[in-house]
Amino acid sequence: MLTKKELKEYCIDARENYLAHISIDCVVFGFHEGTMKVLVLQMKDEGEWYLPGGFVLKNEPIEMAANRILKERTGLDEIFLQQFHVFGHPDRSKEHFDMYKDMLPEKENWFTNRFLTIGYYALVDFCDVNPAPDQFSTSCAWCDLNNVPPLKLDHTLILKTALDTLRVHLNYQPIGYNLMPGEFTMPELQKLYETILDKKLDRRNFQRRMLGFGILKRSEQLRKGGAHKAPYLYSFDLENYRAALIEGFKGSW
Amino acid sequence: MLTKKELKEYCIDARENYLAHISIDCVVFGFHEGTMKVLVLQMKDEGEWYLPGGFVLKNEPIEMAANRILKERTGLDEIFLQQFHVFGHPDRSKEHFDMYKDMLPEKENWFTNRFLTIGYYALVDFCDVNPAPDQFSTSCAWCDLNNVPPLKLDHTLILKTALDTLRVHLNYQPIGYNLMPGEFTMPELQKLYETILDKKLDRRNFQRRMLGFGILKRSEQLRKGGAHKAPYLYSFDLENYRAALIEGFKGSW
DNA sequence: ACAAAAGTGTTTGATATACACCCATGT
DNA sequence: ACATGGGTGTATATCAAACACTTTTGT
Repeated sequence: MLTKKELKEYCIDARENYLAHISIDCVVFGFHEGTMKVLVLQMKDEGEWYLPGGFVLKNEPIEMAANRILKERTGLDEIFLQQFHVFGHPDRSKEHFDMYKDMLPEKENWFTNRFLTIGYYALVDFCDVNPAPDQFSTSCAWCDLNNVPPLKLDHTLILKTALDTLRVHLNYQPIGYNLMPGEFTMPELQKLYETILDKKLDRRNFQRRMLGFGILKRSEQLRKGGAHKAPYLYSFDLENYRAALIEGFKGSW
Repeated sequence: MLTKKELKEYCIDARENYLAHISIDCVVFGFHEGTMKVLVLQMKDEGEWYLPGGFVLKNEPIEMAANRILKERTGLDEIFLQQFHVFGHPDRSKEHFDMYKDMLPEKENWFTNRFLTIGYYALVDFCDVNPAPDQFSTSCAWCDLNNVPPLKLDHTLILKTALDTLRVHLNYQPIGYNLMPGEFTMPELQKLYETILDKKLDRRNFQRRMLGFGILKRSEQLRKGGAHKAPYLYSFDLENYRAALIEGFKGSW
């Protein structure tokens, strides 16, 4: 826990450098060994969990702020980020960092301000991430998506909204390039879809549809070493992938 | 144009009551006589056009702020509102109200602040709206969607983004209840879809698909008076409509 | 009677679903 | 040899697109 002196310094610094009343919270999705993971932080002392987040510098574009925040938590540059919602109910900050609530008079205390938070979700390659805690947390770690502890504030809602948005996006955007390693097998990719959607898909139909999108390249190589028949390795065709990101998949009408 | 005194009063009032650095801009869509309309305001003196917008009271939920702002411009309560994006580049406010830029020192001037703006789009029944200007505008009026003048700031981008979002939503949500009068004919509803999508649709396929959604009730009545064969009148089945809003239409996977 | 708008229906192709068969590999 | 996972193929249903015919109404 921060001392009163540290808190005071933080608040002065924050007021000087950050936009008031605005924060950013990120839901970082990773995929590893067949399960979806989310990056969470654990608070000092209290031990409560929360999503990686931060503030926007006074002259910084918000996308850049989200990138900066995530670079600090993951070590990664150029993360795939998608803004998905602003959470702006005044009550949402009520219990925010309440452990620091009484340490400073309200006028000086950055954390008793009201904050609107801009939600971003990020898709990253699990293996590339080096989780690093921030100054309020003891640890930053991956957590199984279907086993997330209760989160501080409205972070549980933010996570749920991010996941819902991701599921919708799945229907008209290619997803996977940012979550999968460079090479992967079709069953591995299917597992990704299955964990995001939380339901089983038909192996053969999945493959036909996926190939139909035209965003995959099949390698000559096979994934050797596993038991059973060796599956083909695929990678994304970046040109078509990017085009599909812009165009979208279907959309009927 | 506001006098220096008026401006000063406005700024003091704003700083006291509104959250700093946050604004709301609304794209209000209406539908009338076969064309889409957007609500725009015209600035005093300069004559430039911009979207209806405003700020968030210090203890007000953002949805409520959007509703309040639109109530002032349209006279309507309970508007269908959809948050769609935050525009947060620092340069976006550069030319904001620059006519007022030099009238007050920067520290006192609310309008030289940087603002992130939360974009909402609204769908309203054209006939219910009573357009009312705000204190910076001489007029508030409907404008043909395919004939919108250049807008101040990034409002042209905001409008375009709203329209793109609406088009996407069309694919997995029912749209129409908020834009159409209580009773309407199938060709009228089709015209709405055609103007939003900016393309012609097949009469017969449109009808089949629309009815397939199960959100329409056909009245016994016909629309009399027009030339040619009298079309049936329809209204939305609110129960199914709301269910479809939550469920969404398809979504494959 | 006829032009124009509206209601209804059919044919066709594409896409999704459900399922069956074969192949490769480690035990 | 066999269980398991993976590659490939086919029949069927469902849905979208294209198109034709009939009905009503005002002139």
